Amino acid sequence: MDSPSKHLPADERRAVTIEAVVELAGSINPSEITTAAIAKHMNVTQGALFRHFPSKEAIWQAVMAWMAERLLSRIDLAAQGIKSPLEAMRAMFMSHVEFVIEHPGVPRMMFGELQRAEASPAKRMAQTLIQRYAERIRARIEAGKAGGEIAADVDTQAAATLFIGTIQGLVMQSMLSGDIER
Amino acid sequence: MDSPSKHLPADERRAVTIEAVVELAGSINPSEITTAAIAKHMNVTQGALFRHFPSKEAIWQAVMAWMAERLLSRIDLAAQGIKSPLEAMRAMFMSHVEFVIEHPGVPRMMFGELQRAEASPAKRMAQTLIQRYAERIRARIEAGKAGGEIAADVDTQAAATLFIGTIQGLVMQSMLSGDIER
DNA sequence: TAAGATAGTAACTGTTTACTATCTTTACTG
DNA sequence: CAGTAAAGATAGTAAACAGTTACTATCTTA
Repeated sequence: MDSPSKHLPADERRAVTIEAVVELAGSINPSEITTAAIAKHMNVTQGALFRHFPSKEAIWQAVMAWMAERLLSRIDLAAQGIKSPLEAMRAMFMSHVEFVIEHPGVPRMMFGELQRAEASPAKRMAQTLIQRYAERIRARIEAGKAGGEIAADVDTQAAATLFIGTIQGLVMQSMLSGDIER
Repeated sequence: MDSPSKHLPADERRAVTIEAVVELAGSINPSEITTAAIAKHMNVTQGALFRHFPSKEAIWQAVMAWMAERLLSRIDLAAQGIKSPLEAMRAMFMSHVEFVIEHPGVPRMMFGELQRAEASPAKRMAQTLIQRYAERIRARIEAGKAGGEIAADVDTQAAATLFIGTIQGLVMQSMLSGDIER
């Protein structure tokens, strides 16, 4: 089934580490994930992690990068080839929801990271992700206005913020119970 | 100006402690607030806190109770005497926003607490607060349907979830920048 | 105004945390 | 197939944490 080998090449070990964190974040508070817990979850001793990452902060940074890359490419793919801006936004919304269902740890990591006071590298990556997301939404809204699908007097910036805010809020709501509501 | 007396009656000291936590939560990640930080912020030694609370968890529980009481009474007051359900909901929304602006630490405590995995008393209080909030919203929506102000085919539960989710999302968004957007 | 009760201090405890130093095992290469 | 470099195990460290303890200062009231 799984490779019986205990020794992994460095890049694979890093990938496994990232996945372990994302998985753990699905069931426990990200700020309570310790390096010991990560190591245990991937059947390795705690000290071994520091062969591949210089610090815990570096692990979190790698996780945020993984999340940003996967989420953005996922919504880009979903919207690809859909002419109607409104339909495209709907597709982006749905693929976002799918992604979150697959990886419940992702929004939890995001929320947790964005709450941090200090401007850590990981937090900056989370903010960048949201900005890039907002850009994509704004572009669709503008396209919708140009094509007459969206009223021209809509404040693009505010509407994009509302779009993202609503997703975040609904995701947060769904995290507090079951999650069939849509 | 302030009382020079260092000795406060127990109930006042508890109140001061709660305020200290809410204030601290406005500028640092709630999960990083230590008992030492709380004590320092209120000019008392760390050990003194445990004269008034049996544990840190008890402090958080008291803070959540304070928040729930203040927020619910605030929105009840705002909606009082407004006949139109839609107008009442708008008033509730605005007073909620006002409350959050006054106490930025409140939503951060809520988000932080709701992310916890364990079913701590404080988390349960946060969930109860949201439930009681949702009840109030649902009642207004039903009233709106009865009065013809809201379409009868609207799913009350889903709409209430959307209302709260949107507020939460927008609050979260505003926490990540300035906050003039409305 | 003295006695008891209440509130606060300072120093300490055991545990947990991220991170490190040293030794051992595995897997690749000439 | 021997030698070696990468990967992991073991066993630490210092700092930070919640909570405790022995003592002291301040209020209250009879």
